[in-house]
Amino acid sequence: MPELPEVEVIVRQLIENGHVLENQIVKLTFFRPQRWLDVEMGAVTPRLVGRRFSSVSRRGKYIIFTLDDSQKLVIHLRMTGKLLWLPNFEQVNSHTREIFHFQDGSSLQFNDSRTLGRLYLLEPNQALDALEKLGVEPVSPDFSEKILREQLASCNREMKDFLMDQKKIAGIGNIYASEILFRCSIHPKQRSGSLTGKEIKKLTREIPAILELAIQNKGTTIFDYRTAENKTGEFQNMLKVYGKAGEPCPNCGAEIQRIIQQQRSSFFCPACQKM
DNA sequence: AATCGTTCCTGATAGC
DNA sequence: TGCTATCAGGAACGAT
Repeated sequence: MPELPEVEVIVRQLIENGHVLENQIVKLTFFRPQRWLDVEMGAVTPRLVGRRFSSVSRRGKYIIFTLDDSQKLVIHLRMTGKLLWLPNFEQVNSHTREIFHFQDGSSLQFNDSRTLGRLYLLEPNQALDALEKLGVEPVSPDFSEKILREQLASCNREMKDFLMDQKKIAGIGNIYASEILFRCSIHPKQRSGSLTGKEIKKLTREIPAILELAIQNKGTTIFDYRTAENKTGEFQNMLKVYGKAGEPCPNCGAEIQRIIQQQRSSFFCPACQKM
């Protein structure tokens, strides 16, 4: 499931590969667009064919392409979405949802087995509400102990729920929420308003540190995630608690527990992460 | 206003 | 073998 690090790796690869930006889009092919396309399909081709992507960036888990006429193409990969660059036009598999054919014969393919991912096409001055409401970027100079303390105090939610709220901090999902809390020795049910100053300091340090480390390791592949080069990440080999219920804690040897919070799995060490 | 529960969606897997 | 049930979770949405 692509979270901030996975989306960041994809965006960096799209920038670096030299084929996606400033390459003219000559054709689009759609598959089951009614499931995942947020705009009327008939409107997309006339607006995109002949255009070029001028830039691509990330905000939270959203991928944002700016076109040479200032339209924006926004993609959210949700659970199983992939964005793959190929040196040819060949459809990757039956889960390909859209192929952007470039003038040089290469293509960008939006692929998503479960069709939960979404694609938006915005007019030059059109805003996407969910994007506007995103909280602070955790891997940026905007992130600080002060802003984290303010966000924590703005509600009194369970910490796992707090970290997953995109309106508080953008980009953290189920995997990194568990990993962050483990490395900060905070129980996932600890209330956000009850953290000590020391715990807030630790979170301020660890949130960007873990996300950066995951970026350096090309993200976490459990099942579906692939980079833009269609390769797996490596950070799954460095996970301490996610998906490890019943295994010994790497710090103390106690058995890692799995609990359900907000209908999602949380993993933690009951000995290291006390309330 | 903030929070909570439900829904979408399909491949993998378990159980009979 | 083939069938059904369950699970995975990000975000939108309706309800509280």
